Amino acid sequence: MKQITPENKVVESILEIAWHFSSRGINGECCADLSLAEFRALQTTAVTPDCSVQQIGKLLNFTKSGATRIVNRLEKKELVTKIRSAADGRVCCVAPTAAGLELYLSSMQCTSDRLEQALRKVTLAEQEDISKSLNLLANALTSLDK
Amino acid sequence: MKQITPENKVVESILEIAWHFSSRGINGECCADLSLAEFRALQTTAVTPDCSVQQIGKLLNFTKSGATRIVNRLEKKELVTKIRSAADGRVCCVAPTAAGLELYLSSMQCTSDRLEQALRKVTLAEQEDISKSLNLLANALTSLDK
DNA sequence: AAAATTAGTTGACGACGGCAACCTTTGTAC
DNA sequence: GTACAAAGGTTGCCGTCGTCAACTAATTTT
Repeated sequence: MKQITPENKVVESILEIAWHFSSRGINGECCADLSLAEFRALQTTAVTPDCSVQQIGKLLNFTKSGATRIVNRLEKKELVTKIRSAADGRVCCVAPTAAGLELYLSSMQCTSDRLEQALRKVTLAEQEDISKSLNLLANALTSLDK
Repeated sequence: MKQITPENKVVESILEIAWHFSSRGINGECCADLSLAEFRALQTTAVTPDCSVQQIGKLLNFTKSGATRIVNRLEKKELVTKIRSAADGRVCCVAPTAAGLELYLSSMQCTSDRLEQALRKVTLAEQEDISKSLNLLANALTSLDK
């Protein structure tokens, strides 16, 4: 039987963090009534120019039908618009509406506040460390799946 | 309209990391056919002595019916056992089976390997930093909801 | 011009949890 | 001791979510 290694401790921490910022830890509190997936899709449209439906699916690891459905939900809530590309009639360009952008930014702020509250007990230097480390790890993970 | 602040950058990183270790980033690759929720429930039974059904719900932020259902799924897969407490006939004690414990540990190992692979490009000192920081943050978040 | 490819949609389906009503066991009051 | 409240757990019903496979439409290849 395997033992719990120090590396596993890191994994435990990550899972804990992931859980706190998953739908189960966040939902309703900040993101209006968006699921984490919807929020990330909204975020993707906000930071990706000429964002297609499948682009979202690819970045968030959804099938194309899943991507369609998530975009449709956001569209119904009037947080994004979906319009046929003039350049290629097959493609739909998804972009956030003003309300969508607003919601995205305010949700980020709200989550940021929650984070700040959690970090109230650690020193500024440690906060710096955490900030740097998280950045590093996020980048490492992103570059992992090319 | 709000601007993206440095703090929001941290939040972005966390969301990115959370996503990578959520069901969508992990599923099937390591955790057999367990969802992240199921995996965390299994983990909870593994580290909590005399773990009741509602204990799982409380720790993972489920309702009691949700907790029942997740435990039932794990039980059907023969990863946990659920037996009436002798001390209190209302309570069910949930404990991992040998197979459950095995799966839990091997999944941790697999996730750990994925993490290690991601961190291959950063220095050892940075790895140390990341490890410490994640620990700190995880603890801060856990103590947040008392 | 026909065939193949690509983007997106839709119907059927299964997994997932919440809500409310319910049963059972335990604790409390009289 | 019997009645009532409280607590742990389960179940029926339901809505959400995302996949699969089959489909349409637009574009590219041959």
